[in-house]
Amino acid sequence: MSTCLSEQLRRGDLMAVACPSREVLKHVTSRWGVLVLMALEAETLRFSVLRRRIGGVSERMLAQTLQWLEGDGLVSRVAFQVVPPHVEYSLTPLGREAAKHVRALADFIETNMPTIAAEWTARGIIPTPQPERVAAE
Amino acid sequence: MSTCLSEQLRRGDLMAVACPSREVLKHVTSRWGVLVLMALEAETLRFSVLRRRIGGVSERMLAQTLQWLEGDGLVSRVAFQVVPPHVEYSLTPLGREAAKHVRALADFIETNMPTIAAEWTARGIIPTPQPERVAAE
DNA sequence: GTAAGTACCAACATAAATGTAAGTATGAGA
DNA sequence: TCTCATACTTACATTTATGTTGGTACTTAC
Repeated sequence: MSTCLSEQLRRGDLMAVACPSREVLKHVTSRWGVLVLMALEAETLRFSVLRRRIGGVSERMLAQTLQWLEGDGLVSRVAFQVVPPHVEYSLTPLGREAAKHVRALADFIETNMPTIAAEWTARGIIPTPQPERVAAE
Repeated sequence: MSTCLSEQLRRGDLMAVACPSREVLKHVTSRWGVLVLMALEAETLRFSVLRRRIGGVSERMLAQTLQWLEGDGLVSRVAFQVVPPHVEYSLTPLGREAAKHVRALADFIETNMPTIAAEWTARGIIPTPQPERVAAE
């Protein structure tokens, strides 16, 4: 009854408390992780372009998220030694796989948003009461 | 160039800063949301059983997560008026769809965990340095 | 000469998520 | 009688996630 990978050998088990796979899930499903994967699935992008594409990310968080995903081997970073700096981010094969799943989920949500919104109003739930703080320009 | 649903009509756009679909994504991809959906995809479960099945959730968070998902119309709650309390949680058709995508992602992560772990060690990344606080019994 | 763009990092501050402990009502079983 | 189990909730404490600001080094455009 193995619960999780013990020596970098077995597959992860997300239901297990201490399984490192939960760390990966955290990166991938983090607030910006999902959006980064989706954006990079479409095309290779530079840092600042990526930032403009994803509404509301701060530089700090985008950098952080990219580092997580790079560390997990989902994103690859290529820096050109020029001035001003030029860095391109893209998905690794593994990242492309991850992105497929993430996008499927995102598509599902976007598509069914009207249904869910109706559910909310039916239950008297107010969506995002506070206009949600927006990252400064 | 519609960016998001304006009057509960259009599909959501996760790239847009203020789109309510981001709220749904937050619920579904929350730390416990993913695991709840997966657990309920397999079978209808009572609160306490569900809690035992998902390693590390606190009662508070499980209740919270279930309420989010119920509010989004992904989970249905059936309470039997008996003592001690007996409440069954299951997925709605919409929830079952969501769960499929979530499970696909989870499967991907669990399967490729060895690869990712190798990537970590190659980069000198220490997975979950602190043994990660565990919810008390 | 001056402002702007690039891809960040570090220090600091705050908001959000999550955990802990205690409480509720009641019936069953020891 | 006493404890346990159930499905929660509330108040409080803490951790984690995220945002803000300012700086870097250099070049091109104005």
